[in-house]
Formats: sequence, C-alpha cells, structure tokens
Amino acid sequence: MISQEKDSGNAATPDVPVSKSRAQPVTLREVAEAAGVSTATVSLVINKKKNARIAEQTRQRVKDAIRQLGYRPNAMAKTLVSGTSRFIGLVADGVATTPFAGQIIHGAQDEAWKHGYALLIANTEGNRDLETDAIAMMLEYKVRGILYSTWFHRPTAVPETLREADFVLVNCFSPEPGAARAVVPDEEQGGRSATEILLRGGHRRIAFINATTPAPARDGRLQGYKDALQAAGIPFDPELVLEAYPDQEGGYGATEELLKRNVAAVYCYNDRMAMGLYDGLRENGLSIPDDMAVVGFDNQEVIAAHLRPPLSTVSLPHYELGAAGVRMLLGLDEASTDAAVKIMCPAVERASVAVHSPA
Amino acid sequence: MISQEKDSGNAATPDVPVSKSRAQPVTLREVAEAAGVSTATVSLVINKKKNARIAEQTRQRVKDAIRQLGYRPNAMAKTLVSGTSRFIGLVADGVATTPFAGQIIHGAQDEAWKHGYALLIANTEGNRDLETDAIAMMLEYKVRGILYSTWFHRPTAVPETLREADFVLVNCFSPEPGAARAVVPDEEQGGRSATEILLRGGHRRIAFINATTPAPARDGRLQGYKDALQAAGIPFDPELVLEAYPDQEGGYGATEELLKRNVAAVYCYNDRMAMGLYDGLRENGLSIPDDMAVVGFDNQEVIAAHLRPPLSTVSLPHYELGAAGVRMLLGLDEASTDAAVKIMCPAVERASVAVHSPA
DNA sequence: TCGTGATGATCAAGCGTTTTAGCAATGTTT
DNA sequence: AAACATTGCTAAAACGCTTGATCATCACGA
Repeated sequence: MISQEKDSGNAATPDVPVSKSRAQPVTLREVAEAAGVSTATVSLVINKKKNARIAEQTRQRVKDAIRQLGYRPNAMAKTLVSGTSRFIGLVADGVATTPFAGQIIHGAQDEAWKHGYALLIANTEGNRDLETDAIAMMLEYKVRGILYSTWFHRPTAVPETLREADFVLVNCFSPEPGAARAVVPDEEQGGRSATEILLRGGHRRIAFINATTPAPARDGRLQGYKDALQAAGIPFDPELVLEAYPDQEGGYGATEELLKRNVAAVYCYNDRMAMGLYDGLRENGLSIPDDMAVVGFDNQEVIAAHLRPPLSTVSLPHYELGAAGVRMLLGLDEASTDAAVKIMCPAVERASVAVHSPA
Repeated sequence: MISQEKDSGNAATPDVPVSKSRAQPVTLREVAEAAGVSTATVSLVINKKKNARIAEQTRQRVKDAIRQLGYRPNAMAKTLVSGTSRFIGLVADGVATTPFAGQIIHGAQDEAWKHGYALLIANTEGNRDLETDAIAMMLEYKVRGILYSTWFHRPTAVPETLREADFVLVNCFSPEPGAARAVVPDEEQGGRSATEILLRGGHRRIAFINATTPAPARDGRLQGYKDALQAAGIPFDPELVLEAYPDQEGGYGATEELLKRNVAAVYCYNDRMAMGLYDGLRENGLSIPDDMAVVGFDNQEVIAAHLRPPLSTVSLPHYELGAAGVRMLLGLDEASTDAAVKIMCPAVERASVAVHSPA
C-alpha cells in the first residue's frame, strides 16, 4: 500500500528563499503543487507552447512558484522523453599537444551553443581504446552527433563505432572518398596566399622551405606555391624548394642552404621553421625584411605575432573548422557530396615582408 | 484503447547484423525479448550486480542478445533513476586566448575520465551572461559538480548560481577566504625555484624583471625571488628589480635598463618577456648563457623549448590544476579548509643558464 | 509430509519530464 | 434552448532504466 502523500496546498515551510544546495532538487511536481496546478500546466508554461491555452493569471502563478522554489528543469528527464539530447560530442586526439585543438574546441563550442547545444568533449591523446570508450560514452548520452577531430590535418581511419552516430571529421578526412563528411583547411589556397604575400612585396625569386614529413599540408602548400608562381608568370624552379624537419631546428638548419640559393624571399612551411630561420639569418648578420623577406604558415600567435619583426603568415582556421564542423553536423551548411569541404586560410600580413614600392 | 503490441518472439527480421545508424536505438526491452527474459534480468546482467543470482546460461544468452542487437544503454534513463549524472562541468573563461586553458581541460578530462566521469565544457570568454547560461545548463544536466576556471591566476567573484552545485575554483580564488574551495599554482615556490636555478648556476647578483600588471603572480613571484635570495644569504637589492609589461615588447624594452645594472643573471616574470629579452641581448652582441643567464616563467612550450638557446623556466602546472580540481571536487584530495590549495610549479632547466663549475 | 533455504528470475513502482486526448466550464450562434 | 466553439486545465501514458519485494522451484533435512 503506497500512500500518495497528497497534502495539497499549505506546505510546511513554503516561503524560505531557497538558494543553497538542497539535497533533493525541486521537481516539476513540487512547482505544480505550489502553484496549485497540474504538472502538465507547468510544463506548458515552461515551454511556452504556442497553442497551449493558459490563463495569464495561472501563467503568472506558475512563474512565481518557479522563481520561488528555484526550480531547475531536469534535462535528463527531458531528453528521455524526446529521445535525443542537446549534446554534441567532440573527440580530439590532442588537446594537450598544441594550442590548435583548443581553437577547434572553441569554435565548435561557440557554434554549438548558438544552436542550443552543449559540447561534450573527450581527449584521446591518440589512444584507440580511450577513443572507443569516449565514443561509446557519447552514444550512450545520445548525442546529436560527433565531431571527430585531429590536431593536425591528416587522413584518418574512421572508427567503426563512430558510424553509429551522425558524425563529421574535422581537420582530417577519410582516405576513401565519400566515406564521411569532413571539413579541412584549404592548404593549396593557403600556400598560394603565402606566396602572394611575397609576390606583392615585389619578389620574383622566392624560395620555399617545405617539410620533410609527408602530410596533406606538405603537398598542398607546395602546390599552392607553384600555382601562385604560375599565375604570376614565374617559372617554377625546383632548386628553390628546400626541405627540412618542420620545427625551429629545421628552420635554423636550413639557413645555410637557403643562402646559397641567393634569394631575398622565403616562404616557410610553418611558423616554427620561420622562427628558427630568424635565428639563422641573424647569425649571418642579415636583417628581416630588408635582406630577406620571410613568410610562415599556421599563424601560431605566440610565435608569429611576437617575433622581431612580427611574422607575416597564413592562418590555419581552427576556430572556423570547429564551427563549420558543427554547422555541417546540424545540416546548416551545404553538405559535402564526395570530397571534404575546404576552409580558407587567411593571410596575416605583418612586418617580415616589406611593402613594395614599385620602382 | 492502447494495444500493447506484444508479438513476443519471432520478430520480422531478427538476425540482420545491425550496425548502421538505426532510427530507433535498441532498448533494454528489446534485448530482454530477444533473450527471452525480463528487463530486470538484463539490467542485472549489464550492471554485474554482486548479489544478483543469475544462471550462467542465462547470463550468456543475455550477453549474446546484447552483442547481436548492438545494444547501447541509454545513459539519460540511467541518470534519471540514479538522480545524478556522471558529468563534471568545466567553465573556462578563455579557451581561445591561450594554450593554458587547453591544459586545464586536458588535466580535468583525464582525471574525470579516470573516475568514470565525462567533461561537459563551456567557454564563456569572460562573458557573464554566457557564464550564467552555461552554469544553468550544467545544473540542468545534474552534473556531479562544476570546475570554474580562469586562464590566468587571479581572484574572482563566485557567480551566485555556481553555489547551487558542488564546485571548485581552478586557477582562481575567492577574495573572501573560506568562501570556496580552490586550487591555484604556487607562485612563491615557483619564484623561489626560478631564482634557485640561477643560484645553482653560481650567480649571486640576480636581476628580476617583474610585471607591471597587478596579479597574484606578480606578488608571489617577487616574494619567491626574495625568499630564495635570503635563503642563500644574499641581501635583497631593490635596484635589481625592474618592471615591464609582461610580453615580448616589455622584455625587449627592458634590455637597456637591465644592462645598466651590471648583472650576468636575470629572472623574467614570464617566458614571453624572456623571448623579447633574447632579442635585446642579441642586438647588444651579448650571448646567452655566457654573458647573461636567463630564466623565464610559465614554460610555454612553443616558446621556451625552442628559443636559441632553449630557455630554463618554471612550469605553470595547468594540467595538474585541472586534475587536482577534479579530485578535490570528488573529495579524493584533502579538502582545503580556509585557503586555496597550492600546486607546485616545477623548474625546467634548459640551456639558458650555464652549469656552474665551482672554482 | 512439512518446513526451511537456496537459487533464479519476474513484478511493478518510480525517476522527472512531455504530450495527446479529453473534460468541464463558459460563450456564441442559431 | 439546443448545438457548437472556445477556453482553461488535467489525466495518464510514455520515455528507458533500476531495484526492492515477491514468487516459483527445487533440494534437503527432520
């Protein structure tokens, strides 16, 4: 025998301004009782249903009760009914490794929030098992969809379980085309833009220090360089393309070779190389941009904006990648049919390339 | 009249290897039906209840059905029953601004995961309204607790609504002591460690370029510097403390003043200043560490590890802050009674200070 | 033959919402 | 005054799961 405990009205201590953490949170039913209406009515008021007919007076009574009791809807219960949550999952392989992942998160979070979704994140640091668990967790929480992101642009295998949800690859793509929606940076356009900064600086003989490490960026940025030269009517000279490991050491180490090429303009695969190159050039008594104009890639704020002189570079649009990923997931952007959607890498001009004063 | 649709057994298409996204996810009941048992039994099997008595045979049948159907428990339903979710909320004021916030997220996420919790993050970028909404959302999702973090160490007002949940301040603290649990970096110890690196290098006359901007870091790092000197029996000389804006420009700009002090060792408020100082010293034809030993603070990887020479510095333990915050929230660490718990800032020695060969 | 104890599984209530169908008043037409 | 609309609100089922109470067997002594 269960007694329904229905001492309606006059509760014991009704008008204490509830605010500190209670053991049992206030429920819809309590609000309903306080307002002297049914839970259905309260629900209708809360959700501002269009075709719900509620007297203005009642509506007020309910609102007062809600405020009075400090009621918070239980999102879990809501979700249970509706079947799908207001979550978007984001699995990242390297939040720790770079500031980049942070930007993806940030972009995704902003965009998700804009559409009433919250971000559920999981950092896998590349660990496959963790990844599987993370995805499982997200599936169990009935996320609206999953963003699968990598900290650097690369091809990736799509984990089996990911397919149980709606998903979008961010900053990575599936090798088999058409296998997955994806959004990636437009490396070629970026390479073109980087080169164009130097072209606009009046340079015709431009070296490119590429990375030794295979990656879409390596191919794309080179292609962009070639395209920009061609568009400017400058023949491509393989002699002017060097290669080095894409970090400070690599850039520093490439200095000597670069100087042999007798150029006054160089485009580096990334900002870190440019940073190393700065040191190398300085040691050779050369000044930037007068003796050598330098352009980087990635726009790593901490580096690029604060080198002396500040480095002209091209931005990797991580924030945009995150945001675009969310939009694509929610079907707000033009869905990609076969290939990944490419996001523009905008040029950021600073002082490492002198402005051209046409002779 | 609702007909219960109970065509038990022989469903239409039972043995299709389910895997691709279905409209309606598999439920407990479906598993139960497939295994020919009650939902209670399935639940017991899934949760491996200790004192549940289930025949091994039945257990297997259930497990098979689960695998067969590709069943995923609905975490929302689970949570509804249990009353509290396996979420920990993290509100951050600046994921975008620095790589630091990323580290806090990472540490929190790892530690949370370790205890079976998932991280629900919200980036407020300092916006109070967003913050309120974010906290509300977390409360509605019945998070276990909330980590409230800032991207740089500072005092902060505790938002009213935050008190509705269990919470811990991370990298910030309430001005009124005892008002909130908090975990922050140990700036004093950090300052001591930084200074000690130089002391170990054999230096006795050590300059400190402090920040002009008021902050716990400014006071703490100075105090640590004083403490280290005192411990080494070196009188504190106010002449040796300079001040500059804590960025590259500031460090660069401080070069001249520094050189007037006739010192061969300097400890900078942060790595960015050290980076600027590197440039200034170089322009004066001075070499590091021979003419000037330099120590930074923060250990911003991209900068410190890759300057030439690599910069000795002290780490801001953001990862640990996130992890410790979670532990404190879950009551696994010694709770702070009155003051914030301080996390150690470990020294990171690189080549910007020469090793001391005692004469 | 009747308790008594295990053992293996089910019943059914309940978690906090949403939502559809419907009831009881009123008001409005004829 | 009968018929119909409109308004304001509620009952109750449903969402997918957990869990304490209960039940049916079967085995074992006495």
